[in-house]
Amino acid sequence: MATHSRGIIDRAPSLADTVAVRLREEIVSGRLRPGEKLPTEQQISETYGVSRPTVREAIGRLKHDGLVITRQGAGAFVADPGAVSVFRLDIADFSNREEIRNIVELLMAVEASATEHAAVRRTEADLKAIQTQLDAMQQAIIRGESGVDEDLAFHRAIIEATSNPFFRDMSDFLDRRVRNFIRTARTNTARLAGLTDAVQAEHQAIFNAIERRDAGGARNAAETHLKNAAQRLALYLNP
Amino acid sequence: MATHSRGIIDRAPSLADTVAVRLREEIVSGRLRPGEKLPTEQQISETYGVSRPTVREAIGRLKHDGLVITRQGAGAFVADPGAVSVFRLDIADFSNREEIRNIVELLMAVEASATEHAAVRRTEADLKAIQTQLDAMQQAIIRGESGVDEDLAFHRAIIEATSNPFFRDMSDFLDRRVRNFIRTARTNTARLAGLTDAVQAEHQAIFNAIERRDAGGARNAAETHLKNAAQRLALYLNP
DNA sequence: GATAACCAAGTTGCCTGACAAGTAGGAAAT
DNA sequence: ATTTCCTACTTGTCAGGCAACTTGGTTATC
Repeated sequence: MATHSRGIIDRAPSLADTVAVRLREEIVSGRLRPGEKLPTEQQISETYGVSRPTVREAIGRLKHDGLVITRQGAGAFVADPGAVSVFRLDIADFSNREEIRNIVELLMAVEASATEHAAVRRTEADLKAIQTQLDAMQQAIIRGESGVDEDLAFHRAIIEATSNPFFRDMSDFLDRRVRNFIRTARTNTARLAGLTDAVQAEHQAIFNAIERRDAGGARNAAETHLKNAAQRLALYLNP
Repeated sequence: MATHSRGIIDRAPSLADTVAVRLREEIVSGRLRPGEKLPTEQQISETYGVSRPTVREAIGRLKHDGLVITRQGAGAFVADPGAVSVFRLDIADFSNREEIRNIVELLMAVEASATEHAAVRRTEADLKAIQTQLDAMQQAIIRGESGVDEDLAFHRAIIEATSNPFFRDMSDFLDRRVRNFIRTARTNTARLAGLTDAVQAEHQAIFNAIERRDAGGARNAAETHLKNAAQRLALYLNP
């Protein structure tokens, strides 16, 4: 977790990045206590041998993440951990098997709960939107396509029905990330053939539970669907 | 969600902040497509009437959030959404009732799943650590204290047993945030008296399920505990 | 004419130096 | 002793400039 990768492409970290990382360490490690004043930009620039604008950029990052607060004329101070209002989910290397497993676990937790809430709170319009995507998926299967996009749209429609923006944004992010990985990881889509019917059956089960406002049923259906999806994902990784 | 607050204290946003927000809007709204090149720093500085360092700071934020990638000599480009590797959870105003409800929902989803996984994966050392915190909580009750810190430590010990850093970091953040809110929201701790025994019974139930490696039982126990906690939280909000 | 080497314009990364705006603590005046 | 004011310090912002790198066209070579 301490590793700070730049995503897919391993670009050389900028000076501001390295300074930001080291300052961040000072804070999370506790060497700089909450409320304590950071060294002045002048001092930091001297200790790290970089210019003040670079230091400003680094501190700007920490400020953006809510770790420090700056007051013009006074200085920069370590924020109270309880008051930090932003959380960063940093998926560094997607090649790491364990990291994928951890992410999928998180995705399952969020998506299963979201489905459960959707079953309770869905409006008629929500239900109709979900059914539309379900039908689109069916059409894609008939056309012999993989239906990855329709699959994603189906889940999005469900998530939308939770009317909880946190669930929406988060599973949006995780979904996109995982599916993007699948798309690039699998070399032949042929392996998917024959599985689509099973996927669709699981989708239907989820839909039915949401339709009859069965919270527990929706959660169970979503969980089995996700568990199966995780197994299918494992297939791509273990040929 | 579009609103971009600076946390608790409403400080005047810096120029870099406002530029960053507007550029972010250009991207998420889709006016700037993935892969597309952003205007040069020079052009941006002219359109917004700010200096180039300020623009650099703004772009640095977007880069930090994984929304754009810059290539020296080439320019700044909108990142592929599927490749964005960082997710920001931005809890703007904690005074908003609906926002709290949404956050608590997310916390419940994560923590219940984490407890379930902990039951399966816990080591003997994990179990011992959890029990230690359970005992500490008991001692706090005997001493007549609220035991908020011990409560937090108990949950942390469980989360630690999941050995999933994403669960750990996330519930760490949410826990701290919610509990911090409780701490500041309640005016009299007396209202808590008499409830601690009930809380401790729920804790015991969670512990027992984890001890016998009962995944479903652990989830159920955690869910009822969280549901009750949410109700107790509602008490603070609706006197 | 096709290919390769090269060059020049453009862009980001980083620096120095400077001034404005705001803060905090002590000095001076009451 | 209290209040006012001032000065040093710190962050916010700007201007200008050079180095490193990319890109596309131009030129030289075969």
